[in-house]
Amino acid sequence: MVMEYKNTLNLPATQFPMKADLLKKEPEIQKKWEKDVLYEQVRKTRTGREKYILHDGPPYPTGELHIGTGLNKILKDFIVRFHTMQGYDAPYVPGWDCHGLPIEHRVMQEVGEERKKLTKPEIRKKCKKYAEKFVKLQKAQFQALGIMGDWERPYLTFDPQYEAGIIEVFGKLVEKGYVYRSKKPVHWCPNELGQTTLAEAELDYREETPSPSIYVNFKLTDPIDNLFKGADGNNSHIMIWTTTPWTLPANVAIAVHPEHEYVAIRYDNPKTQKEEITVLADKRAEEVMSSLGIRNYTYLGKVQGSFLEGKKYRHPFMDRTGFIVLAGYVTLSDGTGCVHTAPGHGQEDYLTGIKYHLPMLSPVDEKGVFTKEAGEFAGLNILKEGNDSIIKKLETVGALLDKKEIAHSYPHCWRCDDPVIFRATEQWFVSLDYKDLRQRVLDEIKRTKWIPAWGESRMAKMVAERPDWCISRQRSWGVPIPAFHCMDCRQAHINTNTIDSVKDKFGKEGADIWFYKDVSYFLPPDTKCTHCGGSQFQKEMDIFDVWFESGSSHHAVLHKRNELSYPADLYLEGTDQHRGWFQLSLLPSVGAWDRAPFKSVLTHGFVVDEQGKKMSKSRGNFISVEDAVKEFGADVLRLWTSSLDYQNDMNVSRNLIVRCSDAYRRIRNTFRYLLSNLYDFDPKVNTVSYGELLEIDKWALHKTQELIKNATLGYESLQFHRVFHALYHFCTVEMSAFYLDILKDRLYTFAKNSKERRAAQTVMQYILLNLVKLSAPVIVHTAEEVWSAIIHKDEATPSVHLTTFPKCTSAWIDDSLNERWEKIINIRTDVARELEKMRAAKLIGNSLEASVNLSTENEDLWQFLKSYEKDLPMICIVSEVKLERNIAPKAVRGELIENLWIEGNVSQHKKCERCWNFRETVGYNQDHPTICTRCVAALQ
RNA sequence: GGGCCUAUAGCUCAGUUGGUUUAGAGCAUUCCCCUGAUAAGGGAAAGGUCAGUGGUUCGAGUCCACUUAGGCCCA
Repeated sequence: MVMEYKNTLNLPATQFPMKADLLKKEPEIQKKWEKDVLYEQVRKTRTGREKYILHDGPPYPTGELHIGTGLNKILKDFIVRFHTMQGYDAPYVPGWDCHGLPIEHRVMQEVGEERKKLTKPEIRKKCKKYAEKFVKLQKAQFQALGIMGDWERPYLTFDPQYEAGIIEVFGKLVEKGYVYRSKKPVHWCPNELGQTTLAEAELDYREETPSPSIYVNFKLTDPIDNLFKGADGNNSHIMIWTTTPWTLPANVAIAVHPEHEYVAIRYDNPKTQKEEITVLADKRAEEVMSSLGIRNYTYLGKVQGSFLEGKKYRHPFMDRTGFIVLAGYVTLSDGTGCVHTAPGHGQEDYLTGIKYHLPMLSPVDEKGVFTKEAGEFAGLNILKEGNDSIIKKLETVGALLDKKEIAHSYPHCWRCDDPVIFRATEQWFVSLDYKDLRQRVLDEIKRTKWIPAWGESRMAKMVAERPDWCISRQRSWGVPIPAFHCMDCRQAHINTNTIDSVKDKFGKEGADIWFYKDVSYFLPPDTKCTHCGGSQFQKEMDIFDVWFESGSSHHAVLHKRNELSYPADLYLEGTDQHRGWFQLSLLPSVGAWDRAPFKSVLTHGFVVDEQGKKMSKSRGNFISVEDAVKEFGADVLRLWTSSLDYQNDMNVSRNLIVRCSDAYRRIRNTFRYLLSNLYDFDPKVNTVSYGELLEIDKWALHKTQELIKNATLGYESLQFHRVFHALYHFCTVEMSAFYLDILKDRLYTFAKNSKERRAAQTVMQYILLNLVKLSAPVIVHTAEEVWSAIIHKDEATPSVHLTTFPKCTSAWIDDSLNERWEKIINIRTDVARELEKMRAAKLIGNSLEASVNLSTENEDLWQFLKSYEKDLPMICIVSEVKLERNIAPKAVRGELIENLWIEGNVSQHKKCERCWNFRETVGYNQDHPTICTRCVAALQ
């Protein structure tokens, strides 16, 4: 008998599985998208619509994808998909930064010892193969994440067309006059096999490398007695300390810290037996004097370093005067606080040199031998006899105070293991101050929208303080700088004609051609040197800084591809790119086209582990995209990504993602429940009009409007965690715990075609359609799976990703209704607390076993309760709610509703076998003695 | 060492221009219920000196300074 009545219920039914099985299902869905050419279909449906361009920053195709890189792509995908569903034409062209040292370096490591014998074209071939391999691998992983974009035609910086684009940007900068050639110190390997510059990554810092350590006095030629009392006469010095005596011939300045304090000291020089005065940092004085073995000395006063600026001194052995400069990098951890400065031999010295317009001397040739410029030391190998000769010379002229040998960390060449040197060589630069470029870039920074806003000041400060951009590199894997050198006078030969001719050849044949063809292939035969009239030329062998390549994407991609446009609406990368891609796209774009390549720039934080520590392979907390997708599935990963406030750093661990899979299940089950109750609902036939809905149904529609509003606002403001919380809260709190729970009785026990049941289904159908669209940009696969499970759709498209976002129906927003229901929910919560007490007392199990009495002295509340008298049992999911004017002695005061008194009782009625409510009417009908009259009616 | 940023319950987030007696949600935890969403669903409870210290103010999670921890970029 019981089973019989159960069969008369309208229980949920669906094929939509509870278990997601994402690992199996996602690839199937992706395959279908690929087969249906979904990306192209989306493009077609958006043809002619307003464009929204998110320009992809290209990752290096090296190794497996870091979860942070995946996260970046997922965030981009949210934005592209949201704008697409808002009706924009939002094409997304992913890219890869295929050239550059990171790749060359890895390839060389793989090759091993053989690398020394490889020619440039051979190296390039291997690099290309490597890059291609990882582009393919990474592409597959991005696609596995469900990123939508033009994966058939991504942009690759080694495509001939792209390479031509780089040359065009360069040509424009040359034409406008920003490009110049000058010397700059670089790490140089003087080994016979090497004789090349080395990048930071190619240096091997060896601890305990022995070096000479010398203290040297430089004789001051400007008086200092106005600063230090008693430091008169012509016997004053300034003392430096260095471990590279060979750089002293290039000394042109001595740097002191502007804020540290400096003292003058009078002492007897133990070497010369003469009384001398010397200047050094106060905090170093005692230690230096004791290490020099000088016990008797007197202080002649103390001044801030800034007062020393400009004081001249005589070089101890070169025919030259230098002067004191200020530099913030001077430290007091060792030395004398006065730093020997040779702009041709050090990075910091170089920057100081630029600041003070110091000459950049580098009297060292490519083999590490002093040149003529070094005077009497010419011909000596700097690291061998060079150092010794200079020390000896210093001793002879009485400038040497002490010499020792120390062991410290010193860079060595990763290939030949020899110590490297710092040596100035000719490089190519983009000037920042020519034609006010720096200021114009700063103006563009101001015009750009930075999210978060502090990005603007960070960027502006970096641009304001940066030196000219050195765009040349002495490497193999990159785009050659299209310049020529006259073999007679060594001058560079470069103009728009030669650049154009090279550009055409690169565009057709790729930049590799530079390494295969003779110079005559690129230059017209009658070309003459503009300096000396010479007609013999050599090709430039330097390549572009890889940042110049990716920084040209605004031209090589945005300008060149029809579906895109310049400037982009948005660039979105990690905060490290303020110095990287953002800045180095901005410079050429403003230089060449007088405006920023982006209208707005959004940055996200970095991925750190559960403890907030940096993620790295060596720490063992590294997570790759591949691992994460294989373990959790893309949609869980995407949902998790959406839940984070990405502007801060993001904590990642397996543990934390696991927690998010619970949220995924919850949302999935909400979909499943909605689907399972709509199996017999045809909107065309069964829809109930708004006016005929129950009030709680109207409440649900009101809440859905709030959801649409909040989710859309979250997407628009790019705060996806707000979208996540809105969706999740809606599914759990509003739907699962309240509306859907209450609806069960109506859905299951009312007659199939009753207005009440159809009303509930009308609302559920509406919620389902809206929920699936609002969540589609995040859980792309699940939304698609749900879409295909929906029997009656409001848009006849095969994919949810071809639909548009829902809009609010303002007629369904009813704030006073919502207010009333907030009160009702509070009443319900107060009642639930009483029911819980009854459960604890073992009086009831199921809440339908209870009958509740409500009473109040408050007239407003009484009227309010009266107006909902009929609905209260349904709302509280109890069998009976009785309103009493008198407060029963055992009634308990409500916690959320003032003046509400609640008394829970065990229902005295019989349980209806069909709807499980305890009703007085059970047994009224003799044909159905075990069910209530409502159920009897439902059976008719 | 310098510039920029972050810091609210175990986790993910709210907290409107400083102002309503006990700082809010959800998840996780613990306990309970249901067995007609069932490897589901419902309820209740517990959980925070808002990183720390000092200051401004009638009043500070909210403003200021410093400290600590961490991140990004430099050096």
